[in-house]
Formats: sequence, C-alpha cells, structure tokens
Amino acid sequence: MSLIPDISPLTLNRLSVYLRCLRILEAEGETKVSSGALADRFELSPAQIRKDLAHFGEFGVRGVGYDVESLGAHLHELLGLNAQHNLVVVGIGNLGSALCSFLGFNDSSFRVVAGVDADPERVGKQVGDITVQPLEALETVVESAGIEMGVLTIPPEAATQCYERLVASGIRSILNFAAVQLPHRSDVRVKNVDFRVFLEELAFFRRDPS
Amino acid sequence: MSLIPDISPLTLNRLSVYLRCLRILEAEGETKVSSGALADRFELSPAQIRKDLAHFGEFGVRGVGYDVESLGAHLHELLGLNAQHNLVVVGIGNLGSALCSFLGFNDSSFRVVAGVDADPERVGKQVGDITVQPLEALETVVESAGIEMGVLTIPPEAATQCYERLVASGIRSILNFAAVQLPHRSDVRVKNVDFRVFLEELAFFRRDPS
DNA sequence: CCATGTGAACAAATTCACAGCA
DNA sequence: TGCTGTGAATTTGTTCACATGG
Repeated sequence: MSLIPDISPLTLNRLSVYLRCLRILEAEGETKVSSGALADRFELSPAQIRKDLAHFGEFGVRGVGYDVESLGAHLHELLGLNAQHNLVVVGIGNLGSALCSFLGFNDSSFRVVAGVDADPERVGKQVGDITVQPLEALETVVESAGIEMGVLTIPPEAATQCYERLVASGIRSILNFAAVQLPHRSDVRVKNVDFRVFLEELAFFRRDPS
Repeated sequence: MSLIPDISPLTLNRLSVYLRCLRILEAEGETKVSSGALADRFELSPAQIRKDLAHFGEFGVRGVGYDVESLGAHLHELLGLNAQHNLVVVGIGNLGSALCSFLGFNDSSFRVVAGVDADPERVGKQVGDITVQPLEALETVVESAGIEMGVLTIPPEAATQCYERLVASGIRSILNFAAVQLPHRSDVRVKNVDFRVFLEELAFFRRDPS
C-alpha cells in the first residue's frame, strides 16, 4: 500500500500532533473534520495540514473534509504504530519510573517490558508492570524479551557505555535523556531529549533586553 | 550591550547545544576551539556555527577560533541564564519529582522553589530541596516565592485549569508535559513537550515498508 | 597562514491562491 | 457551494566560497 516518499522530520512530528488531535476529536464524537476546523481548534495551519497529508494519498473528500476515524487509522499505520514496540528503560530513577508508568496504560503501541538499574537498592522494585532488574542483565533481557528500543534515563557518565551495550545487543532505536553526545552510527537512530534546552528556550524570552 | 536581532527557534535551540558543548570542552581543559573542531567533535556544521554566532557580534578571532570560556559566558548571558529563574512544579509524580531533583544540583540558572500536588498523600513529602504543598496553595506560593516559570507535570484533564491558575497568578512562561492544547495567549509562552511524539518518531523508521 | 565573518547561491519549508471535484 | 489537493510564489534556513584581518 503506502509506499512512503521521503518525509522531513518536521512533517513527521506534525503527523504525530495531527494524530493526537484526531484522537481528541474522536473522543468528543466528531466524525468529520476539515483542515480549517482542525487548524482553528489546535492552532495549526490549514494549508500545511493539507500539504502534509497529501504526501501519502488522498485522504480527504472535497467539499467535506476528512473522516476522523479513518484518517486517524491511516496516520496510526503510517507512524508504525500498528506494530507493538517493546522497550527497555535503562535507569529507573524518577524519570525512568515516569516512563514505565506512562507507557503502562498507553494504547499499547509502546510497552516497557523491562527496566534495569545499576543501584542494588532499586533492583526488585515494582514499577508499572515491570520488576527492576540489575544492569548486568541488560543483554539477557533485551534478547529474551524481544526488545527493539532502548530508553536512556541515566546520568551522563554512564550513558555512553549503556548505549554501546544496547547497540551490541541489537537495538537500533534509542531515546536518550542524558546530555551527552553519543557516538554516531549510521544504522542506529538516536533521539536526544534535553530538558535544559526547553528551559533555556523559555529563559531566552525572559532575558533583560539591555 | 547585546541588542538582539530576531532569532529563529532553530538557531536558539542550537545556541543551547553550543553552550553545552563548550561546557564539556571547558571541563576538559580546552581554552580555544574553532568552528571546525566543534563541528567534528559534536557532529555539527562549521558554517552554521559561525552563522549562528555571528548574529550577535564578533566573538571569534580570525586564524585562531573562539575562546571557550568567553564564548560560553556570552551564550550564557544571551540565553538569559545570568538571572536565576524560579520555578514551580505542578504535579509531583515521577516526572515532577525528576525535574525537582534534576534542577537541584544544576548550575543555578533554574531552581525549583516550590512543588504542589492535588494528592494529599504527596503533600508534605520532601523532593529535592522542596516540600510538596497542596494544590490549593498554588497562587500563594507563586506570589510569595517570586516564581516566574511553571512546569505542568499533571494528567491532561487537570492541565488546562492549572494553566489558567498559573497565568492568573502572573506566570508568563510554562513548560507543559501534558498532551493537551492549552489556550493560546499572546503574552504567555508555552513550551510543549510530548514524549509520545519522540517515540513515534523512532517508531516511524521501524515501520514495515509495505 | 588560518579560521572567522559574510554575501551570494542553494535548498527546504511554508503560504498563497485557485483549479477541480463531491 | 465548500473544501481538498497542488503548482507557483514566498519566506526561511543552510551551505558555499572567499575576502578580511589577527
């Protein structure tokens, strides 16, 4: 079906946003929505919505708009959410725990199936659905639980080593919350998330305009 | 001094990244760095580094490069990090707690000075430097502690109401982790962070290319 | 010399505006 | 009529290549 052309990261992230918006409308009982209505409701650009969607076929009906449910289903599939993605969370501090519980009741595209921590105090703890295992078990766990994505929620000093171990275990998709530059590998996709960048963006607009 | 021209969000976020890189080099004892060396080390583009920095004056020395310490200081100031920014965290679950402790030992540009939660079980708990206070105390706390930024780490149902209360208390900068569309106000800056968007970006590149 | 700073060339992304279809 | 889908126009962002100056 959908032979997907090249897609920019900006467009890709907007598709996630659109999907979120559609789910909200769906919960409100809406069945049809136009690009203009979507844009008004969620502060988006109608032309951009249409452009973004048009890359992947003709999902809308002229004069009417889009079917909330079927467009949602299309985006869901397009984003690779039909498959279930098993995750391991490395570092079960507060942030790691937050992700474990967050991805418990989620719509099951993502599921944390294991969590490991270097701290013996934390090993054995129950967080969301999982029991914390020792860091040494990382490779074993990845292989036995069919894990395909790793989440790094550990201090920066430990991040690179854990990254190497995840990659050596066959993981090719990593969400990294540690503020370090992980070594680049063309076959591994890393998504870096740095909270300080978000805060600094807010701080910039509060600076003294001297 | 620095009369700052308009700056794109992309450039702004890169400045944060540059600052992070400079701090690492500083810790390693480097005193000078060229755009090329920075780019090699951190997988950036040398021309872009120069363009980005050149917006704000001539920080480099031709034939030499940039002074790690003084460029760091410039960026620090430029990003509004000389001032201390007091934050309130609304919702002290795992994610809220993570932010409280994360911004404990930080370099003091950002400080969580208060945390509130609707759950009586959590009120009185000690997290990082702060003692959790009841949600009702939100306005009082904001006004008495000189708070200028709010962080929303609460379930989506509660987010809009807390947003309104933060804004009514005078807060104009908000970091929002709840997956809702907060009402737009031209005088309030909201930075939305949605973990699912990050995960879906990774999932997209794992989808079945049918 | 060597690396910055910068205008000019290029590329990407967004918006416009309208043809085409239910 | 009304909204999609889309080429064309515009704006924004990136890269190139070189003149400039320590």
